Amino acid sequence: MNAEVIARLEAQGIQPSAHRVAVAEYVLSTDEHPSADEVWARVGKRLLISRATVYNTLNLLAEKGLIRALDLGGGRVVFDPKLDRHHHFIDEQSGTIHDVPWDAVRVSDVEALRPDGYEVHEYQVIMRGRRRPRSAPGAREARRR
Amino acid sequence: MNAEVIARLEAQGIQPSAHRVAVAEYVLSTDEHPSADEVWARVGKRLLISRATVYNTLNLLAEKGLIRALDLGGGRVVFDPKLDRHHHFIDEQSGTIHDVPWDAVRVSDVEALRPDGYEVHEYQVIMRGRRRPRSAPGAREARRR
DNA sequence: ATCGGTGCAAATTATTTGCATGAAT
DNA sequence: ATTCATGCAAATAATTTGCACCGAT
Repeated sequence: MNAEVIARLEAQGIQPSAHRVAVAEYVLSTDEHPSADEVWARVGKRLLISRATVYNTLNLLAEKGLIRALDLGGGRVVFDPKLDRHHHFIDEQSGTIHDVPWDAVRVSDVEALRPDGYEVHEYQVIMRGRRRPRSAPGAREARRR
Repeated sequence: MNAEVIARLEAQGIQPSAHRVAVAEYVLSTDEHPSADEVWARVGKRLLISRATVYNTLNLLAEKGLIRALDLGGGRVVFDPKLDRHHHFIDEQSGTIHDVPWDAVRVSDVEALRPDGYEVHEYQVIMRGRRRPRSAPGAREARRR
């Protein structure tokens, strides 16, 4: 139910209006890494809501630390309710973004490789790839390489 | 000289017009990771050139593999003449992008951490941070580690 | 005459902002 | 009344596209 969502909004001093709750309910529970426009399309099915309100609400949630705004390229910002550190894998064909557990990767001594005079605030591995060509029964495909 | 630049363009079947050579001369030799608009500002100082031509030329160079188009976030695409694999460090205040040598980082078994059914085409570590707060004049600090 | 390259303006897409309305206090 | 949230339209910003022009074959 949205009782918990409302509680989380209020905990950050955000007034839980119907629109905000609708946006938060979706974006706090998805693992689809939706863009603002995708959130609008989704939430707009059940509620009259303008893009501006969606953008404003998402930015507000991100400001308050309830979600993270990610710019992984592709010319759009996506939103992620997972607050713990993790890496990302991007399907180059569909644009789908998958989470990759933080401890699946070991990056050697980040401090040693940063440019001199700088301190690292955050880092992540971004992987791009495609769905592995699966040989479907009967379907024959032109394999590349 | 631009003789070498012209040769490289021709090697890819690109007609070395004055405009294209001007753009290529700059973008092939910089390590500033300029955006299209920055290239336009720079090249436009010596030559009358439209944004469209700059965009078209950069896209052409990227298509032909002479440069790489990077979308590291920040809502703009930047161009990089370094074709070998490397990582990036982004200064969060200035937006400046630094290259980080590929072998400075060791990422453990990328194949093992990719989502199932996918193959990794490329990956890199993206770091964000800021210039290290410089201690007040006179104060010494321990560097290195 | 033809063709590729260019400038310019218009179109697109993602996002932000200004403003007037409207609900809740 | 005052405040805060919202819808809508206009404003930005980055980038692409359509088209007419122009110089070299």
